[in-house]
Amino acid sequence: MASRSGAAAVEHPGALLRNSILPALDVSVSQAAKDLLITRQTLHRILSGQAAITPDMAIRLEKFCGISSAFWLERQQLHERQHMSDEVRALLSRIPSHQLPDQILKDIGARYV
Amino acid sequence: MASRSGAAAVEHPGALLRNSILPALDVSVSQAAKDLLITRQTLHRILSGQAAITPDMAIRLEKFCGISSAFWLERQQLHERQHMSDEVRALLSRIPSHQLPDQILKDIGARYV
DNA sequence: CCAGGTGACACGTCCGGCGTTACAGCAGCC
DNA sequence: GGCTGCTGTAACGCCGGACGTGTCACCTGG
Repeated sequence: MASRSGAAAVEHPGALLRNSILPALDVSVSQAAKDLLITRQTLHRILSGQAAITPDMAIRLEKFCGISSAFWLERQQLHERQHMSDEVRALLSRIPSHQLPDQILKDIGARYV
Repeated sequence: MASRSGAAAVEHPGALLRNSILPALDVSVSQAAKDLLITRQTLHRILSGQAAITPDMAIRLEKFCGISSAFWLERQQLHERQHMSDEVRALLSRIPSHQLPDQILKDIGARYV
């Protein structure tokens, strides 16, 4: 596989919904769509990974099943970063790296890379 | 103010770039735009909060200043969630809450809300 | 047989990020 | 004074992605 380092590949967030959440709640796709106040097709796109978890959807899911919107969005972004396009990867090599003082990193509470 | 609970309001991620990162690196806006391989105007939109930190930009910023893309994206989403539209807020009250078994929550490693 | 849930596709709309171009202000420097 | 570079702001257009609507086919249970 083409993935890197240690982190295992993560399924798209929609798969989590379909395979774990909905069965656990015993809620059908159609019913979940009604609950979320979206169309069945929109939910289907999410479940199949054709559409991303938008901030809007994440908030709805938080209300729907109690899992925080932050979790859904982080999962979504993790997935997106793993599927970074080759074009972006090519760009990266042309972007210079600057060194930030440790004090600044501490101030903003950023993670090191 | 209209914000909720304990978390203090967070400035948009662009402000962090303008006020902390760029000065610390002693890099001008124009130069940073060149480094990031984007136009000065695009960077300006980000700095002024008119445009969001996209996954693409987050990855560039990670290469540029060493702050992880996850940090940038989390900041961005935090900001978006704080500025949730009233329409979405109104929708939430109409979305039913389902209770997820603790075992499922543990399995997926989700945060509780 | 028929109703409901489901997966899939096409079409159109809307919105947001981005590039391009253009203008104005302001510093510094010859 | 004129030139150059950095900056903020605005308007235009392109493009992709999310969403709704409509439609079709499949399957299963009553």
